[in-house]
Amino acid sequence: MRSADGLSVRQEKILHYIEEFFEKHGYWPAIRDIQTDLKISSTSVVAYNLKALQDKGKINRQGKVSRGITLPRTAPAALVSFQVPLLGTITAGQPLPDPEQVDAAGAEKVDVPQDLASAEKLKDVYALRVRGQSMIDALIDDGDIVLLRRQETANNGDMVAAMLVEENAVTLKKFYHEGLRIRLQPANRTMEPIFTTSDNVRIQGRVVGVLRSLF
Amino acid sequence: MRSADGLSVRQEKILHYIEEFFEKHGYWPAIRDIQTDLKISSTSVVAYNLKALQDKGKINRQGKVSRGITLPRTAPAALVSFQVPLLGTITAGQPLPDPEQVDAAGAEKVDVPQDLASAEKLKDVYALRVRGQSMIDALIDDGDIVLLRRQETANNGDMVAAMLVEENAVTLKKFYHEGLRIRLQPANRTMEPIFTTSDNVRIQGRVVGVLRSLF
DNA sequence: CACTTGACAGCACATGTGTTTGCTTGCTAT
DNA sequence: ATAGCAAGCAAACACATGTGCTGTCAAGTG
Repeated sequence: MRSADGLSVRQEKILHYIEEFFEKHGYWPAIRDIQTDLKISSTSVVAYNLKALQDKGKINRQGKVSRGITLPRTAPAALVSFQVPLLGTITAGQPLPDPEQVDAAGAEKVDVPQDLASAEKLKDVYALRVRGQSMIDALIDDGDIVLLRRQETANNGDMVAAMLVEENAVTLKKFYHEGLRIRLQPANRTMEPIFTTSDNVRIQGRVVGVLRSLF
Repeated sequence: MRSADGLSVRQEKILHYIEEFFEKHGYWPAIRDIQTDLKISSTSVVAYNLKALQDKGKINRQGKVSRGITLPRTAPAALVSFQVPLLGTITAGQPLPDPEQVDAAGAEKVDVPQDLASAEKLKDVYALRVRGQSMIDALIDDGDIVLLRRQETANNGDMVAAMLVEENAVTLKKFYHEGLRIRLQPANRTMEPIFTTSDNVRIQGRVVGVLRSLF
């Protein structure tokens, strides 16, 4: 009996075992680990099936190296999830907390999926919890967590956290520099943009991601 | 010379080397790898310093096991990000792909932050990429990734992926059972709910999270 | 000065571990 | 039948790799 991707039952078991072994121990299994735990009679059978798995691209192997079996998708990129500091809350009526001021070491942390950002890009990234529905026109709801990258300038089209000096309010909008004025465009296209002058806008960061948990 | 956390220069180098080695190869270095690349004269020196690192809690070791050095934070720890299968795309006009049908092993995976879900809850969770802006009234934009938990019933107030049989369309709405009829309420309160009968609605899953990357 | 201690060197040894070689077994096509 | 082949088995082999001595050397200590 074979599964959809052409693996024998035994190969599926081995593949699953390798995965589980690494989860549990933090390092890869030796051929004899597989043999013993899967009650396979001989190491050569394991070797035989490992070769098959390798040919099918399910695993990577480092010849001659002990415990050199690795799984493609977990291999080079460490499985560790990234964390960024959760520095506080963002509300329409208040300026953002200054990232510099907050004791980053003591701050709460938020996991960030790798898909959302590479480690390199995570420098200077911090998170804020959204309070209230003032950002609803940016498709951001009460309780969402926004990921911001600290920067004071922005390119056209960037979604930014912008402080309107006169109004003393923070808002999340798409940023467009149009000659002398600045257009702040809601992400929701059915809503109207804000026009203002550039000295009335202070960019506090660029929005790089949004996380929403509905549990 | 010692650094702040009481490590000798050589120990720092070794620690850094272990980390780098794993990043690069996907498995842990052997003592002789460390010895050779760091140009240390003897394996015993490496062993000596590894023991020191272990005493200081900087590394974990599995005695007698080849390449059994692990770093605490990558090892068995729960910092590992969870992954759920990304089964396809959700569009207003089409029914969802059947989670059962899709070969889960071959599917693309998406990292899910721990904050969004515990491992226990991740059973039967899958992800879909949103195409188009038909879900905009649920505060979900084109390109977002929604996390769904497979289930066919829902409680009042749950955000669900509901299929409207007659219209042959899928939509993300809040679910309310009101006597004989069902109310599907957009998350955005400025928008109008849909009323329909219960036999016109087939729940395909509950929305448990949303990820949006603006990179 | 004798003595201790941390750090390093060199080397031998035991065993952990991947590989190879022959030898069955069961199945399929000729 | 018979050949061919995937899959499994057992044992032996050979190198990879962690460990355990035995020393050396410099810095401290009384």
